[in-house]
Amino acid sequence: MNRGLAHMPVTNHETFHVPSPRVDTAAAVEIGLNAAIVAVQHDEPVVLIVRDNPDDGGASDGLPFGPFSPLEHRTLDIGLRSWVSDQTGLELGYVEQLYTFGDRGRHAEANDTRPHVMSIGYLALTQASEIESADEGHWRSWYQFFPWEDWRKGRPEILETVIEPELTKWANQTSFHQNPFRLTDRTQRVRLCFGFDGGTWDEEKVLERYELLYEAGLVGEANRDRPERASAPTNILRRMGLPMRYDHRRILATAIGRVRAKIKYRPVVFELMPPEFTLFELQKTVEAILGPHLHKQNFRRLVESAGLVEPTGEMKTRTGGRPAKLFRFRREVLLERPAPGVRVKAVVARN
Amino acid sequence: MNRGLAHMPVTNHETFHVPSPRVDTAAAVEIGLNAAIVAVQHDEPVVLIVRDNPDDGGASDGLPFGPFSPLEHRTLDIGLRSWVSDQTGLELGYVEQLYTFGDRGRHAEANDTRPHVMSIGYLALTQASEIESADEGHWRSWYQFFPWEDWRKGRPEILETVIEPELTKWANQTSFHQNPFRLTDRTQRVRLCFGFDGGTWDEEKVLERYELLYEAGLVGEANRDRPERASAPTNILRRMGLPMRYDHRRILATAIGRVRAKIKYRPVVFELMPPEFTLFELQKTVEAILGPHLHKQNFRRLVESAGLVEPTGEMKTRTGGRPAKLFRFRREVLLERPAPGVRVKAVVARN
DNA sequence: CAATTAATGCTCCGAGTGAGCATAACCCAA
DNA sequence: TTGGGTTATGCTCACTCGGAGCATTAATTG
Repeated sequence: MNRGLAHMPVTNHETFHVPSPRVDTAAAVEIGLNAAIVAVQHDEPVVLIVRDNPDDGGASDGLPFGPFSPLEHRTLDIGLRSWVSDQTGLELGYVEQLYTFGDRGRHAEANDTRPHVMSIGYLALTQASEIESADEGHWRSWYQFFPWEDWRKGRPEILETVIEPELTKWANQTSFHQNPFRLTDRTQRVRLCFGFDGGTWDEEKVLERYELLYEAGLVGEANRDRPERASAPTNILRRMGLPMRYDHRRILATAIGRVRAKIKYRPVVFELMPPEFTLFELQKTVEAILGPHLHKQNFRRLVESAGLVEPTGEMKTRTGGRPAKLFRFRREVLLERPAPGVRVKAVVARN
Repeated sequence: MNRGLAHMPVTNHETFHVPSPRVDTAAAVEIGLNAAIVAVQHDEPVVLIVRDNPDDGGASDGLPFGPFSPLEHRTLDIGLRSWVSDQTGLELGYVEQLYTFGDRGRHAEANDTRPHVMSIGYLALTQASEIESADEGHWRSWYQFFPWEDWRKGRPEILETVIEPELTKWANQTSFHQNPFRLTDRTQRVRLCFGFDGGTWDEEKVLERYELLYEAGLVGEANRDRPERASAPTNILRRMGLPMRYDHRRILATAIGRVRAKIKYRPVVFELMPPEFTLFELQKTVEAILGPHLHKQNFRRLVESAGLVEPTGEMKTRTGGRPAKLFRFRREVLLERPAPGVRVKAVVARN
């Protein structure tokens, strides 16, 4: 499922070719593959964006996507790599399937002639150095789409100024509660997702937060998809990150959540790093992904004692201070530990 | 994505209905949904099996599966629940998407008239008490399909007697190695998956192990799908668990791995438990899922101090010894902790 | 040369966890 | 009725890991 460097070739994911069951009553649908292609450049997590023909009510940014044709490509993976290479010139390394969304066709009527499309979201990680080779598309910080997820400079103020009041308003629109918490269903969900009043912020719940905001009409896509319902006024929507075409922002949210989770138990950070790096560069990359800032000395101890890296023997001088030892990813760790990763805690950082 | 009791309604996963992009060059395929419906009865993890018309070379066991028709059902989830209810009478609670496999159609030739089928695997958890209501199908221990995964009575002997020698033989069929470990690629993968000679057994790598065995021709399905390649002799295949139709055993492997991982950071065990239970019953259920046996006193301390359960005040007398306090799942934990689960260690248990 | 900025080494402390010991309270069979 | 078997439950102790901070080293810059 991936060819990245940080993952051992545990399996080739060799193709299974088994007899097909008969699925008689299913209507045929088409398969679209969407890729969230992620890199970190200048300590900023970026994602590859395409923005041709803005046919979708204002949102011109989208993830690269392409069709999957089972006749042409044996597996979904291969199909993905193929059109990504064609479209962008990028040869993907690490690739991971995220989720299959089938709810594109809700508005389908009996007389709807458009084919039904099912979208399979993928996550791909690339090194910043390969970034130049992207022919089409350009890179954008993923926090432009999710400003409330950027905790690197402390708690994002948009949470106070916009999200908390708006969601509170939304939650209070319902009054029934049938749960053991004596809170409305909506209030609970808001608290769980955003950790208001005493709850904890779980940086992995990116998708849950986005879907909640969508449901509350606080992101542009909600307005686009359901103009009949009340959405937040435009001046608020404008502050809630850039919208994307189709359901691409949802897929990107899934991708961010997945990377944030995975970085803790698989050495996927190294997919984003050059072959040699200082420990501080590594830390910056982890922070770009996760958000909060980490304790420097403890981070060193963590990655070194976990055996994730080994010194190359070289030094890097232009650090701005004392020269730093260069390190490289230590592949052997995959043979030693069942789940090697940067096991950093979910930092509360409520400043 | 689920309606189970242990998960907070973080989001309704309200339907997104966005405009469909044009996917012109894709061939239409049909969507099949497969469900691994899991319960624990009498301390045994069981999965719902259907076994009508054994049209598939010997393997008569299969997972329940049904088509997805976007015209009928808004989301994949809803479609799944619908036909599961029709087929088996079960109303699913907790449901989770696993993976989408697209490599059904490799043997497709230009003149192949069968439609291409893509299979989306799902995991569902049910309580043992609801088991009677399954009209069709019957329940089978999942370890019948994966005997090497059952570590509850110590290291399964099939690892010594069959798997290790056969995989060693298979690994030695190649000699090239171009990696920093001085081992062949195959040798590394075998060691990583099965933890031979000093490696650790990671109970979550269920899928990786199955796929490796498939590739090595050590499971019946390999023989079925690729009769042209050499597989292990029948007397060995017979000991390697029951084969299943299509790629259902692969989906079940994915499901087992997912439950084993998820149980540690989400309170999904309680989906498998009755409303009230003793701590030992809870422990037995966790062990049924994970394999190795846990330290009883520490397990108590773990679940109690994590706030996962609360005493009901009742006692259960027929325990075989001293009466035990009854507990129930403490839902409030979801509001308190970001990732509540039975955080048991991967026990090495190499006896 | 002094100030600034990083890199790196080391310590201290407290929470969490693995492993046992010990006791309590039921059932059953002799 | 009593003792053995079995399970429940309380508690201790040692050890590890992770969070936080102090101190020192070594480059750059003005």
